[in-house]
Amino acid sequence: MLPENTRRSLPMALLHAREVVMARFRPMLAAHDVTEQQWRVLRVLSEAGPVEATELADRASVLPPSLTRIIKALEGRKFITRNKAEGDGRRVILTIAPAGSALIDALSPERRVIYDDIEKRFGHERLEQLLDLLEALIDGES
Amino acid sequence: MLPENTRRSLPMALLHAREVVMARFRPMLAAHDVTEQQWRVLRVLSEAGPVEATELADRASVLPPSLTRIIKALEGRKFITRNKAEGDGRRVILTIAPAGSALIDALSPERRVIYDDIEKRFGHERLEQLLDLLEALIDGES
DNA sequence: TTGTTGTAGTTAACGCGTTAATTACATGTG
DNA sequence: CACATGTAATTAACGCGTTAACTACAACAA
Repeated sequence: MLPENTRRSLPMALLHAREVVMARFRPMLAAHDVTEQQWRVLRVLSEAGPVEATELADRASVLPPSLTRIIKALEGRKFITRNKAEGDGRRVILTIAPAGSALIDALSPERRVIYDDIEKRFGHERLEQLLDLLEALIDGES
Repeated sequence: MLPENTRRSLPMALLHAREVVMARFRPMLAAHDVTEQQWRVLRVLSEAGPVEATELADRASVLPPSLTRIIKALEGRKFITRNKAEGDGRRVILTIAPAGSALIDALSPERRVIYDDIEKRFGHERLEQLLDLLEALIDGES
């Protein structure tokens, strides 16, 4: 069955929802001169430790060509370091650098405030439910 | 409370979910040489009738500068028509043209198949629940 | 060893996202 | 009317999304 209107279209609803949520975080990122995508990459590196480019792109939901550009920008600001994998000259290993960790730490309090506010307005229960459904959708379709 | 990992991050989950869903629709759109955004604009015009640019941008979740570019492309292919509003020379009224409606009709069967498949895999109940939560999130945050 | 196939990353081209600045027109105030 | 303020749309600049093509290296077979 087709969605009878654009509000009940799953792709549009997901897009719109992401938009209103990101509107809360964007000023914070802009104030520190990092783009959303750079921020996602940093967070994955912070959480996952040294990792290959392909896995990083996958986990940060960034396409390989974008990751190439993002790596250049982050490396230029010494937020990450880039090394070839020993034993395989094709692979690239990315590692978060002290400046990168420092940025993540610096933004944590502000992130917490924003996240708490969203959770308070939307409700803890519903947020968990939404995250569960999204996770299921992702796992089922990918 | 901060999300303990990127999978439970609401922005990332919304992004990733949209990604896996759109992966289903993208080949269809590419086969007809329309971008996702052009498609959203066409659908809103088809559903809402003649409408001002600002409202169109809002309903299609497209920013004004993007809409300007999209209008040029769609007008060039005679999918839509563009007219100044009488009584206010600033406003622009967009209307879907026969070729635009024809494209929407042509894609309907394929859309239905894809949408049905997603709904079958994910479950009708859960899909409705997810749409409700997304709608609530959008209304609550915007 | 040499040639083939496969894989990881990069580059290229084009359209969109985002913010800021600008243009064109409308509205309100003196 | 003249001027300031406000609003709709466009333009500009820069980074990302997307696909396709390309480079570099690895693995494998003859």
